[in-house]
Amino acid sequence: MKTYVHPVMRDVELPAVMQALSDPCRLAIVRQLLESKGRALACNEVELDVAKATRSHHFEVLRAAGIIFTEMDGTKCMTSVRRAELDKRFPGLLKLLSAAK
Amino acid sequence: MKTYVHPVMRDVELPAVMQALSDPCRLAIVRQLLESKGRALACNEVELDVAKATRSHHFEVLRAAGIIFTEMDGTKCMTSVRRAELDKRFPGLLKLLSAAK
DNA sequence: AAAATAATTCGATGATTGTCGAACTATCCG
DNA sequence: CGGATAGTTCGACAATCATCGAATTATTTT
Repeated sequence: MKTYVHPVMRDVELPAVMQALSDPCRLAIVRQLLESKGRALACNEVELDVAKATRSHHFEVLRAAGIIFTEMDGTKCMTSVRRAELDKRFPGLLKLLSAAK
Repeated sequence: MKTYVHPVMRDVELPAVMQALSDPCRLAIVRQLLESKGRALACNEVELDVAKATRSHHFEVLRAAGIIFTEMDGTKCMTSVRRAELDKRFPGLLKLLSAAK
């Protein structure tokens, strides 16, 4: 079974976070996760108009940037936003994203 | 004399803003401008470790993203952060950037 | 008028990125 | 067991990007 690597939040840098969030697809992912109120979603459950491989890629970028946390559960990869940690490290960031427009 | 084009804030999109701020050089520019407390700085006055052409490029990107406002004054290009407008469009964004780490 | 200053524009180059189909792996279910 | 499901990995490809030196423009200063 695959295990995912997540950076320690202390090592997460703002430019990398910005970079990860600069893609509309990825922003959409994070927003949908935020809307699900803490319940983890399978990659599959997130509505997204790209091929499977691309989808996987975007999740990987968000993961490497420290924004999401992923855990295998059977064949599904359940993922959620690292809400508390991010709020502490970058106060206001998630609120900014939630305020969709 | 050169005149600069600035997007209307209504048309400024979050992914583009994030993209602009995902480069360490540009983040440094914005932070220095924010520190100057509203006083406009010449491009030249901003401390930055890149060639002249690159510097010019980064200012252009920030301008196109709606983050800074530039105005020619003699040979200098005085620039400042579009603070009030940005605070209104993306509340919390600038605060996030100021909280340097 | 000439030199100095401030910044833009123009290629060019190498690196990174988003996208995809195809092949692959691992788990679940009938 | 054997198919279906959920994701990952691997090239490949086109597009975008950061960077630079050199040439250019416009203003200020001497």
